[in-house]
Amino acid sequence: MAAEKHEWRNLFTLLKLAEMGAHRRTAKISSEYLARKLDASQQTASRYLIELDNKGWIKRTITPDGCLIKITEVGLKELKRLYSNLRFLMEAEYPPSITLEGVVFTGLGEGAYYISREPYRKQFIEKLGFDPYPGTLNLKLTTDYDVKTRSELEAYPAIEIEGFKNENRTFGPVKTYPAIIENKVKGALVLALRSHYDASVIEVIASVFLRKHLKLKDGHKVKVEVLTLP
Amino acid sequence: MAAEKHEWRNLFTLLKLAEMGAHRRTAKISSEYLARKLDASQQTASRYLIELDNKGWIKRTITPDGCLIKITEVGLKELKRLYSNLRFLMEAEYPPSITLEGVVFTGLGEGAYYISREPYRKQFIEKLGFDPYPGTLNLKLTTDYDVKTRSELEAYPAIEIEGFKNENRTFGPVKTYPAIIENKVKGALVLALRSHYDASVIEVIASVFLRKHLKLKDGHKVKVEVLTLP
DNA sequence: ATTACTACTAAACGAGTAC
DNA sequence: TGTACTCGTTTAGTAGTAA
Repeated sequence: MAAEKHEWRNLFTLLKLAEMGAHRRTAKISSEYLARKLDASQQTASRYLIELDNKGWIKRTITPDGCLIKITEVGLKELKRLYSNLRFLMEAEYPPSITLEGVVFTGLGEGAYYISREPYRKQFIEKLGFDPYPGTLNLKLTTDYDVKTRSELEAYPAIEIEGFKNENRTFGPVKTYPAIIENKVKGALVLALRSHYDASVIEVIASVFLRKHLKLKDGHKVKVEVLTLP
Repeated sequence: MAAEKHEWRNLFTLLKLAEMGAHRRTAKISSEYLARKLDASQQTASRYLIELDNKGWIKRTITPDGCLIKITEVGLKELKRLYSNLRFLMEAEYPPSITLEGVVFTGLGEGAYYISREPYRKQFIEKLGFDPYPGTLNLKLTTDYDVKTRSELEAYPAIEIEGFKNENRTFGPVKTYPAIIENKVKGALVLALRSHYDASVIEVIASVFLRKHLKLKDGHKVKVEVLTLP
């Protein structure tokens, strides 16, 4: 994420300069004055200004009694990025994603049956954007943290798959969340597909056969990054 | 402004933690994981976490496979402060204040006459909040920068003092801006009180006799921080 | 007044490693 | 796996000062 080391020090300096109006107009700011604002020495402030100038974040004109400083478009963009980052964080109701970790185990094989029911499958394709491999990867959550996280997740807005009934029985509604498995495969977390398992179990689907694709065996730890919806 | 040195490094770390959702919920974040996000070593990330913990910005629970981290109310407040700072900067149309510098000179002494006209005086008290000393401090702007800044200022919203007429003549409207003179005295900048002087001259008023109060003599440099209106 | 160089000091970093 | 200590190395910070 951070393009360069200590970019944030530059960002912070830029923020201070903006507080002096340098994002809107050319402001006369001496390195000594900036130094006081930064709680650093004049020399350090001077170095920072040189750094910012070299990065192209500010435009400097040195005069006998101070620098005329204006934050460039590039610099302003950096500040705006920080701003929208913060705005997103402070105003979003939920974190952008939460991560669950569980251990692979073999279920009763019913996953395939449910996943491949046509009314479900059609909705998976429509609402999740992929045609699910007929089968689920069962993960047993091993820590209190993961179980707690899973239960918090239930309060988050989900992609709702509607239930249906055929001549024989009723299939309940299902809550799904887009997810990334092992930082590699796009798929989805499926909650309450069946009630066989308790709150310490999650089921994951994807367009591929996850066990094979990720070379998973029973007992392997798997990380699932669940994406919450805006 | 900065309460402590390098507080911004802590702030930045806090921001990264928030990006992992730690501002809304307890998140499991290993120092190694944080280190990657910060582009630093695991040891450094660990140190940062200890610092944040000591500051009371986060609550940490160390478990065998990672830290459970939640940003505290105190930490969240810091992030919010940064956020509102930025919001103010990015969304305000004008910088909060701009600084002019000029050299004291003696005018024709008409300032006193204008300032003490009762309809003006009444409005100064009402709109600026002080009873002006009958006289103005004349400042000659010496650099191009200051002249340019002064002219930019004219576009900013001002406190408008209405003109009036008496039996003899007409007194024009006047634009004033609250100002702080030499970082010490609250007063106001007065533009276009008369047309005698060109754009390189400003006039300053205050409730006190500025020349005496600040021990000013002709030729002294004076700094005027002009406060722009929200 | 300024800026910013050089030379030095202080602090932060991270490799190795204990737990 | 984790965290976090020590300690040698690197980097940042500042005093003095020239321009």
